[in-house]
Amino acid sequence: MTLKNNTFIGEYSFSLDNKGRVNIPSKFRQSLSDDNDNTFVMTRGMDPCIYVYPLSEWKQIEADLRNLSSLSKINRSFIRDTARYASPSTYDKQGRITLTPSLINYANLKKEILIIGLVNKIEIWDPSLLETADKQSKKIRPDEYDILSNKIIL
Amino acid sequence: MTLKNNTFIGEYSFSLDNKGRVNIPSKFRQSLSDDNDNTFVMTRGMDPCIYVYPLSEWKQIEADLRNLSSLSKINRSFIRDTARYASPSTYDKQGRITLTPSLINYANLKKEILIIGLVNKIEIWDPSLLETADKQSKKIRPDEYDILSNKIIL
DNA sequence: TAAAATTGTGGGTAGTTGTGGGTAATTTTC
DNA sequence: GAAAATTACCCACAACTACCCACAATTTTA
Repeated sequence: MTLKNNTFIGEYSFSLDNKGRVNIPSKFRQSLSDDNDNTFVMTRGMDPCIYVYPLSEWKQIEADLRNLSSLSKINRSFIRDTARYASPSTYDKQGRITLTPSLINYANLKKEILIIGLVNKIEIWDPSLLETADKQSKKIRPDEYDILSNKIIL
Repeated sequence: MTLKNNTFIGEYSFSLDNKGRVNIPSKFRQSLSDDNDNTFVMTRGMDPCIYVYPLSEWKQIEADLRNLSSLSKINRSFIRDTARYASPSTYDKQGRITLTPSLINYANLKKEILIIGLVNKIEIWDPSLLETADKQSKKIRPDEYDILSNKIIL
Protein backbone atom coordinates (compact mmCIF):
# COMPACT_ATOMS: atom_id res chain seq x y z
CA MET A 1 0.00 0.00 0.00
CA THR A 2 1.67 3.19 -1.19
CA LEU A 3 -1.17 5.67 -1.04
CA LYS A 4 0.02 8.84 0.68
CA ASN A 5 -3.26 9.80 2.23
CA ASN A 6 -2.32 10.48 5.86
CA THR A 7 -4.20 7.45 7.10
CA PHE A 8 -2.78 5.40 9.92
CA ILE A 9 -3.94 2.03 11.20
CA GLY A 10 -2.38 -0.82 13.14
CA GLU A 11 -0.48 -1.35 16.36
CA TYR A 12 3.28 -1.35 16.74
CA SER A 13 5.56 -2.14 19.63
CA PHE A 14 8.59 0.16 19.74
CA SER A 15 11.15 1.45 22.17
CA LEU A 16 11.94 4.91 23.44
CA ASP A 17 15.72 5.43 23.57
CA ASN A 18 17.52 7.45 26.19
CA LYS A 19 17.57 10.51 23.95
CA GLY A 20 13.77 10.60 23.88
CA ARG A 21 13.53 9.37 20.32
CA VAL A 22 10.83 7.05 18.95
CA ASN A 23 10.67 5.44 15.58
CA ILE A 24 7.62 6.21 13.52
CA PRO A 25 6.53 2.91 11.93
CA SER A 26 7.69 2.72 8.35
CA LYS A 27 4.15 2.25 7.11
CA PHE A 28 3.07 5.47 8.79
CA ARG A 29 5.92 7.42 7.22
CA GLN A 30 5.01 6.04 3.82
CA SER A 31 1.45 7.10 4.30
CA LEU A 32 2.42 10.70 5.17
CA SER A 33 1.73 13.00 2.22
CA ASP A 34 4.58 15.10 0.82
CA ASP A 35 3.21 18.47 1.88
CA ASN A 36 4.00 17.59 5.48
CA ASP A 37 7.78 18.01 5.05
CA ASN A 38 8.32 14.85 7.10
CA THR A 39 6.90 16.66 10.08
CA PHE A 40 4.44 15.65 12.76
CA VAL A 41 2.90 17.69 15.55
CA MET A 42 2.61 16.00 18.91
CA THR A 43 0.51 17.09 21.82
CA ARG A 44 -1.31 15.82 24.89
CA GLY A 45 -4.02 13.31 24.17
CA MET A 46 -7.52 13.32 25.64
CA ASP A 47 -6.49 10.03 27.23
CA PRO A 48 -3.12 9.65 29.01
CA CYS A 49 -1.15 9.25 25.80
CA ILE A 50 0.56 11.40 23.18
CA TYR A 51 -1.33 12.43 20.04
CA VAL A 52 0.75 12.71 16.91
CA TYR A 53 -0.75 14.52 13.91
CA PRO A 54 0.58 15.01 10.40
CA LEU A 55 1.51 18.69 10.13
CA SER A 56 -1.21 19.29 7.54
CA GLU A 57 -3.85 17.73 9.78
CA TRP A 58 -2.70 19.90 12.66
CA LYS A 59 -3.02 23.03 10.54
CA GLN A 60 -6.65 22.12 10.03
CA ILE A 61 -7.09 21.89 13.79
CA GLU A 62 -5.52 25.32 14.18
CA ALA A 63 -7.94 26.68 11.62
CA ASP A 64 -10.84 25.19 13.56
CA LEU A 65 -9.55 26.71 16.79
CA ARG A 66 -9.47 30.14 15.17
CA ASN A 67 -13.18 29.83 14.62
CA LEU A 68 -13.98 29.24 18.26
CA SER A 69 -14.99 32.46 19.94
CA SER A 70 -12.88 33.41 22.95
CA LEU A 71 -15.89 35.02 24.53
CA SER A 72 -16.87 31.61 25.83
CA LYS A 73 -14.97 30.43 28.87
CA ILE A 74 -15.01 26.78 27.87
CA ASN A 75 -13.70 27.70 24.44
CA ARG A 76 -10.83 29.62 25.95
CA SER A 77 -9.70 26.73 28.11
CA PHE A 78 -10.14 24.26 25.28
CA ILE A 79 -8.03 26.35 22.93
CA ARG A 80 -5.43 26.86 25.61
CA ASP A 81 -5.14 23.17 26.48
CA THR A 82 -4.93 22.15 22.87
CA ALA A 83 -2.35 24.69 21.74
CA ARG A 84 -0.27 24.84 24.87
CA TYR A 85 1.40 21.44 24.73
CA ALA A 86 1.74 21.11 20.97
CA SER A 87 5.18 20.76 19.48
CA PRO A 88 6.30 19.99 15.91
CA SER A 89 8.99 17.42 15.19
CA THR A 90 10.60 16.44 11.90
CA TYR A 91 11.81 12.86 11.78
CA ASP A 92 15.50 12.12 11.20
CA LYS A 93 17.08 9.96 8.52
CA GLN A 94 16.26 6.84 10.51
CA GLY A 95 12.61 7.84 10.77
CA ARG A 96 12.56 8.91 14.43
CA ILE A 97 10.92 11.88 16.10
CA THR A 98 12.12 13.33 19.39
CA LEU A 99 9.51 13.61 22.10
CA THR A 100 9.62 16.44 24.62
CA PRO A 101 10.31 15.53 28.28
CA SER A 102 7.01 17.16 29.21
CA LEU A 103 5.02 14.86 26.93
CA ILE A 104 7.01 11.79 27.92
CA ASN A 105 6.11 12.61 31.49
CA TYR A 106 2.45 13.24 30.68
CA ALA A 107 2.05 9.85 29.00
CA ASN A 108 4.20 8.19 31.67
CA LEU A 109 6.40 6.55 29.05
CA LYS A 110 9.14 4.11 29.94
CA LYS A 111 11.30 2.23 27.49
CA GLU A 112 8.58 0.08 25.98
CA ILE A 113 5.87 1.93 24.10
CA LEU A 114 2.92 1.16 21.85
CA ILE A 115 2.17 3.15 18.73
CA ILE A 116 -1.37 2.95 17.41
CA GLY A 117 -2.86 4.32 14.22
CA LEU A 118 -6.26 6.00 14.73
CA VAL A 119 -6.99 6.75 11.09
CA ASN A 120 -6.29 10.49 11.07
CA LYS A 121 -3.80 10.57 13.94
CA ILE A 122 -1.36 8.45 15.90
CA GLU A 123 -1.33 7.64 19.60
CA ILE A 124 1.73 6.76 21.68
CA TRP A 125 1.00 4.78 24.84
CA ASP A 126 2.66 3.14 27.76
CA PRO A 127 1.50 -0.50 27.35
CA SER A 128 0.17 -0.90 30.87
CA LEU A 129 -1.74 2.39 30.78
CA LEU A 130 -3.39 1.35 27.55
CA GLU A 131 -4.40 -1.95 29.05
CA THR A 132 -6.05 -0.13 31.93
CA ALA A 133 -7.90 2.24 29.62
CA ASP A 134 -8.89 -0.78 27.56
CA LYS A 135 -10.45 -2.57 30.52
CA GLN A 136 -12.43 0.49 31.49
CA SER A 137 -13.88 0.91 28.04
CA LYS A 138 -15.04 -2.71 28.19
CA LYS A 139 -17.42 -1.59 30.90
CA ILE A 140 -19.34 0.51 28.41
CA ARG A 141 -22.91 -0.74 28.25
CA PRO A 142 -23.83 -2.59 25.07
CA ASP A 143 -26.67 -0.19 24.27
CA GLU A 144 -24.18 2.63 24.02
CA TYR A 145 -22.58 0.79 21.15
CA ASP A 146 -26.00 0.30 19.61
CA ILE A 147 -26.09 4.01 18.89
CA LEU A 148 -22.80 3.65 17.05
CA SER A 149 -24.07 0.71 15.05
CA ASN A 150 -26.44 3.07 13.30
CA LYS A 151 -23.54 5.17 12.09
CA ILE A 152 -21.07 2.55 11.03
CA ILE A 153 -21.31 -0.89 9.48
CA LEU A 154 -18.50 -3.28 10.24
CA MET B 1 -17.05 -16.19 -13.32
CA THR B 2 -15.09 -13.06 -14.14
CA LEU B 3 -17.18 -10.38 -12.46
CA LYS B 4 -14.93 -8.31 -10.22
CA ASN B 5 -17.52 -7.29 -7.69
CA ASN B 6 -15.76 -7.97 -4.36
CA THR B 7 -18.12 -10.78 -3.50
CA PHE B 8 -16.76 -13.85 -1.75
CA ILE B 9 -18.54 -17.13 -1.11
CA GLY B 10 -17.48 -20.70 -0.40
CA GLU B 11 -15.13 -22.52 1.95
CA TYR B 12 -11.49 -23.38 1.30
CA SER B 13 -8.93 -25.40 3.18
CA PHE B 14 -5.44 -23.88 3.10
CA SER B 15 -2.20 -23.93 5.02
CA LEU B 16 -0.32 -21.25 6.92
CA ASP B 17 3.43 -21.47 6.24
CA ASN B 18 6.14 -20.74 8.79
CA LYS B 19 6.53 -17.17 7.51
CA GLY B 20 2.91 -16.38 8.37
CA ARG B 21 1.71 -16.41 4.80
CA VAL B 22 -1.68 -17.68 3.59
CA ASN B 23 -2.86 -18.11 0.08
CA ILE B 24 -6.00 -16.24 -0.86
CA PRO B 25 -8.17 -18.61 -2.90
CA SER B 26 -7.77 -17.89 -6.59
CA LYS B 27 -11.49 -17.28 -6.97
CA PHE B 28 -11.41 -14.60 -4.31
CA ARG B 29 -8.51 -12.86 -5.98
CA GLN B 30 -10.33 -12.91 -9.28
CA SER B 31 -13.36 -11.39 -7.65
CA LEU B 32 -11.35 -8.50 -6.16
CA SER B 33 -11.98 -5.34 -8.19
CA ASP B 34 -9.01 -3.50 -9.70
CA ASP B 35 -9.23 -0.41 -7.52
CA ASN B 36 -8.02 -2.50 -4.58
CA ASP B 37 -4.42 -2.69 -5.84
CA ASN B 38 -4.34 -6.38 -4.91
CA THR B 39 -4.65 -5.35 -1.30
CA PHE B 40 -6.74 -6.63 1.57
CA VAL B 41 -7.06 -5.28 5.10
CA MET B 42 -7.16 -7.84 7.86
CA THR B 43 -8.28 -7.31 11.42
CA ARG B 44 -9.73 -9.05 14.45
CA GLY B 45 -13.12 -10.59 13.88
CA MET B 46 -16.07 -10.35 16.24
CA ASP B 47 -15.61 -14.12 16.63
CA PRO B 48 -12.15 -15.62 17.27
CA CYS B 49 -11.12 -15.41 13.64
CA ILE B 50 -9.50 -12.94 11.25
CA TYR B 51 -11.64 -10.65 9.10
CA VAL B 52 -10.23 -9.85 5.70
CA TYR B 53 -11.74 -6.93 3.78
CA PRO B 54 -11.03 -5.69 0.28
CA LEU B 55 -9.11 -2.42 0.66
CA SER B 56 -11.97 -0.45 -0.91
CA GLU B 57 -14.43 -1.90 1.59
CA TRP B 58 -12.13 -1.01 4.47
CA LYS B 59 -11.73 2.56 3.22
CA GLN B 60 -15.45 3.00 3.69
CA ILE B 61 -15.05 1.97 7.32
CA GLU B 62 -12.20 4.47 7.69
CA ALA B 63 -14.34 7.20 6.19
CA ASP B 64 -17.06 6.46 8.75
CA LEU B 65 -14.51 6.51 11.56
CA ARG B 66 -13.24 9.93 10.47
CA ASN B 67 -16.71 11.30 11.04
CA LEU B 68 -16.80 10.28 14.69
CA SER B 69 -15.72 13.08 16.99
CA SER B 70 -12.88 12.27 19.39
CA LEU B 71 -14.39 14.52 22.00
CA SER B 72 -16.65 11.61 22.95
CA LYS B 73 -14.98 8.97 25.09
CA ILE B 74 -16.95 6.08 23.66
CA ASN B 75 -16.06 7.20 20.16
CA ARG B 76 -12.39 7.28 21.05
CA SER B 77 -12.36 3.74 22.36
CA PHE B 78 -14.40 2.53 19.42
CA ILE B 79 -12.07 4.11 16.87
CA ARG B 80 -9.06 2.76 18.73
CA ASP B 81 -10.38 -0.78 18.95
CA THR B 82 -11.32 -0.79 15.30
CA ALA B 83 -8.17 0.74 13.85
CA ARG B 84 -5.71 -0.82 16.22
CA TYR B 85 -5.76 -4.37 14.98
CA ALA B 86 -6.14 -3.58 11.30
CA SER B 87 -3.30 -4.13 8.90
CA PRO B 88 -3.15 -3.89 5.12
CA SER B 89 -1.47 -6.59 3.10
CA THR B 90 -0.88 -6.76 -0.64
CA TYR B 91 -0.67 -10.30 -1.94
CA ASP B 92 2.57 -11.45 -3.54
CA LYS B 93 3.09 -12.94 -6.98
CA GLN B 94 1.94 -16.28 -5.66
CA GLY B 95 -1.28 -14.80 -4.31
CA ARG B 96 -0.42 -14.89 -0.61
CA ILE B 97 -0.94 -12.31 2.10
CA THR B 98 1.22 -12.16 5.22
CA LEU B 99 -0.66 -12.28 8.50
CA THR B 100 0.70 -10.45 11.54
CA PRO B 101 1.85 -12.54 14.52
CA SER B 102 -0.69 -10.69 16.65
CA LEU B 103 -3.62 -11.75 14.46
CA ILE B 104 -2.34 -15.32 14.11
CA ASN B 105 -2.28 -15.45 17.87
CA TYR B 106 -5.75 -13.90 18.22
CA ALA B 107 -7.33 -16.46 15.90
CA ASN B 108 -5.22 -19.25 17.40
CA LEU B 109 -4.08 -20.40 13.97
CA LYS B 110 -1.95 -23.48 13.46
CA LYS B 111 -0.85 -24.89 10.13
CA GLU B 112 -4.27 -25.91 8.88
CA ILE B 113 -6.73 -23.10 8.31
CA LEU B 114 -10.15 -22.54 6.80
CA ILE B 115 -10.98 -19.60 4.57
CA ILE B 116 -14.62 -18.70 4.25
CA GLY B 117 -16.31 -16.18 2.00
CA LEU B 118 -18.90 -14.04 3.83
CA VAL B 119 -20.14 -12.13 0.79
CA ASN B 120 -18.52 -8.75 1.46
CA LYS B 121 -15.60 -10.02 3.53
CA ILE B 122 -13.51 -13.12 4.21
CA GLU B 123 -12.97 -15.00 7.46
CA ILE B 124 -9.90 -17.05 8.37
CA TRP B 125 -10.48 -19.72 11.02
CA ASP B 126 -8.74 -22.46 12.87
CA PRO B 127 -10.86 -25.52 11.90
CA SER B 128 -11.50 -26.71 15.44
CA LEU B 129 -12.46 -23.24 16.69
CA LEU B 130 -14.94 -22.89 13.89
CA GLU B 131 -16.49 -26.20 14.79
CA THR B 132 -16.93 -25.04 18.37
CA ALA B 133 -18.46 -21.73 17.30
CA ASP B 134 -20.70 -23.67 14.98
CA LYS B 135 -22.11 -25.83 17.76
CA GLN B 136 -22.81 -22.82 19.93
CA SER B 137 -24.70 -21.00 17.22
CA LYS B 138 -27.00 -24.00 16.98
CA LYS B 139 -28.21 -23.02 20.41
CA ILE B 140 -29.69 -19.77 19.19
CA ARG B 141 -33.44 -19.81 19.75
CA PRO B 142 -35.59 -19.88 16.62
CA ASP B 143 -37.30 -16.60 17.47
CA GLU B 144 -33.97 -14.83 17.37
CA TYR B 145 -33.74 -15.77 13.75
CA ASP B 146 -37.22 -14.42 13.23
CA ILE B 147 -35.91 -10.91 13.69
CA LEU B 148 -33.40 -11.51 10.95
CA SER B 149 -36.02 -12.96 8.68
CA ASN B 150 -37.56 -9.52 8.44
CA LYS B 151 -34.36 -8.13 7.00
CA ILE B 152 -33.33 -10.81 4.56
CA ILE B 153 -35.16 -13.26 2.35
CA LEU B 154 -33.52 -16.63 1.87
C1' DT C 1 -5.71 -37.81 -23.70
C1' DA C 2 -1.74 -35.05 -23.91
C1' DA C 3 0.07 -30.47 -23.55
C1' DA C 4 -0.28 -26.06 -21.53
C1' DA C 5 -1.56 -23.10 -18.06
C1' DT C 6 -2.79 -22.19 -13.40
C1' DT C 7 -2.58 -22.88 -8.46
C1' DG C 8 -0.77 -23.89 -3.84
C1' DT C 9 3.52 -24.43 -1.14
C1' DG C 10 8.41 -24.02 0.15
C1' DG C 11 12.62 -21.56 0.52
C1' DG C 12 16.72 -18.21 -0.71
C1' DT C 13 18.38 -13.41 -1.15
C1' DA C 14 18.71 -8.53 -1.38
C1' DG C 15 16.89 -4.56 0.43
C1' DT C 16 14.51 -2.29 4.24
C1' DT C 17 13.66 -1.23 9.02
C1' DG C 18 14.45 -0.54 13.99
C1' DT C 19 17.95 0.54 17.39
C1' DG C 20 22.23 2.14 19.48
C1' DG C 21 25.77 5.25 19.66
C1' DG C 22 29.27 8.95 18.01
C1' DT C 23 30.37 13.62 16.34
C1' DA C 24 29.51 18.25 14.87
C1' DA C 25 26.53 22.18 15.20
C1' DT C 26 23.59 24.94 17.86
C1' DT C 27 21.77 26.89 21.91
C1' DT C 28 22.03 28.06 26.67
C1' DT C 29 24.32 29.65 30.82
C1' DC C 30 27.44 32.14 33.54
C1' DG D 1 32.58 35.42 24.86
C1' DA D 2 33.85 30.84 26.59
C1' DA D 3 32.20 26.64 28.69
C1' DA D 4 28.50 23.52 29.24
C1' DA D 5 24.53 21.43 27.73
C1' DT D 6 21.47 20.30 24.35
C1' DT D 7 20.14 19.21 19.78
C1' DA D 8 20.63 17.69 15.00
C1' DC D 9 22.95 14.81 11.84
C1' DC D 10 25.55 10.75 10.56
C1' DC D 11 27.21 5.91 10.59
C1' DA D 12 26.84 0.99 11.82
C1' DC D 13 24.57 -3.30 12.33
C1' DA D 14 21.24 -7.03 13.49
C1' DA D 15 16.69 -8.50 12.47
C1' DC D 16 13.17 -8.64 9.55
C1' DT D 17 10.43 -8.31 5.25
C1' DA D 18 9.37 -8.14 0.39
C1' DC D 19 10.53 -10.04 -3.68
C1' DC D 20 12.05 -13.64 -6.53
C1' DC D 21 12.57 -18.40 -8.21
C1' DA D 22 11.42 -23.35 -8.06
C1' DC D 23 8.36 -27.16 -8.27
C1' DA D 24 4.55 -30.46 -7.56
C1' DA D 25 -0.32 -30.83 -8.07
C1' DT D 26 -4.30 -29.60 -10.20
C1' DT D 27 -7.12 -27.62 -13.77
C1' DT D 28 -7.89 -25.99 -18.38
C1' DT D 29 -7.29 -26.18 -23.31
C1' DA D 30 -6.88 -28.21 -27.73
